[in-house]
Amino acid sequence: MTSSRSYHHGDLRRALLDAAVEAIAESGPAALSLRDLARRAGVSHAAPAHHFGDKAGLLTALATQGFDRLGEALRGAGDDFRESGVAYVVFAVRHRAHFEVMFRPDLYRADDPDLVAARERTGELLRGGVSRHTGREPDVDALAAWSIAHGFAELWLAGALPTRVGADPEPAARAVVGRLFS
Amino acid sequence: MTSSRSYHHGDLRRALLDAAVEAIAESGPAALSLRDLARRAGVSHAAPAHHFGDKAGLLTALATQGFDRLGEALRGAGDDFRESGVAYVVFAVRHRAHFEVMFRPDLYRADDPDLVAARERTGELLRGGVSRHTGREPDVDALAAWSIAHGFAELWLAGALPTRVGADPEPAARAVVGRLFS
DNA sequence: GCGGCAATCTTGTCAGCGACAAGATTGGAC
DNA sequence: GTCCAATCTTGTCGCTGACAAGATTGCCGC
Repeated sequence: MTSSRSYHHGDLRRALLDAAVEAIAESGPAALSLRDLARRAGVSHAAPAHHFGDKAGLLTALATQGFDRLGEALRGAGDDFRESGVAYVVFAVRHRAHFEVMFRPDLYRADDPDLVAARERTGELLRGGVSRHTGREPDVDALAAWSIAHGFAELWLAGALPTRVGADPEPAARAVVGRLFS
Repeated sequence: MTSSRSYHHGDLRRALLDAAVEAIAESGPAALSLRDLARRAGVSHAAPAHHFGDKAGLLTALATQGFDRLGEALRGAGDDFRESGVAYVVFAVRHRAHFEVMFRPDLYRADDPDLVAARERTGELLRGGVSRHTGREPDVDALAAWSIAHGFAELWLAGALPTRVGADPEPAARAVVGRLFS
């Protein structure tokens, strides 16, 4: 990172994305402001426009990054179906900001080539991992597995779950996801 | 409905909520503007403030309405577990605007008394309906059922599902939800 | 009927935001 | 060493949410 008083920031694009993650984690994607990100990064209010065009452009980049990182997390979970589901939930909770943007296509440009590619890669991974596990009707099985992991993650993030589920999502996620194909 | 040129609107609160549903269905909750709603209802830009205080107040009312209507939809589905899940998904798709607000507590006041009451009522209904169906470990079963229906609905609304699932969510939802406890 | 009151709606204003335009600064290619 | 393109700044505009103050009207008691 270069000196803070230099005219050129050095790595503003990354700094803005990091600041966006921080801001979204604090107040949700709805309250995100480009000018606030610029302040956090110590640049002028118009600097973000050069790297992302507009707000949707920044969120497109964030969603793309999210799909890529979700892919890594799923690969790290191995072939086991249940662990993939748990990894999906853990990713959503640990990378809340990314996750909250990824599945709100009204916030970004869903037809952006880079984003489409990242989403396809991770989607294929998701579908393949499940249909490899069970023999018959892979489509419905994959959809069911994706749905249950995604639903649990969304409900957890929304704070909709009863408090007795506990503070750690992982054991609850393992139990819930395990109910499939049992 | 009173004459459009009268000083008092007559039923502005309802008109604004209806307009909000329309606007959110068109462009998502992020693009919602109180001034746009006022224009749609034919009143001045400051009129909404009297009924809802601020934007969060309006969305709180919309979410409350949504939880109540989801409760009605679930009651209409009867005691059958699978049909409850399908009804949940159908509600999400048919009342997209309400659903999209209900599970985004960062958009409204989640501690509002009326909202909390409506959410509790529907939540109890959701949990009770499922644990009545299966005998053992009702908590995990209820959570799994809620998760799979909620996840499928969210993925459908986000446009994340492969196109071959089809244009009608109901048969796909029935198949996916049916995978639980099978 | 009618006086007054409270609910409802209007006009006016302010700061913050996203987007755009035009200019300043700088690193690097040649 | 010069020039160019990438990067960042300053300035501006219309839109938005929120607040303040005033206008209109339905309604209740008498």
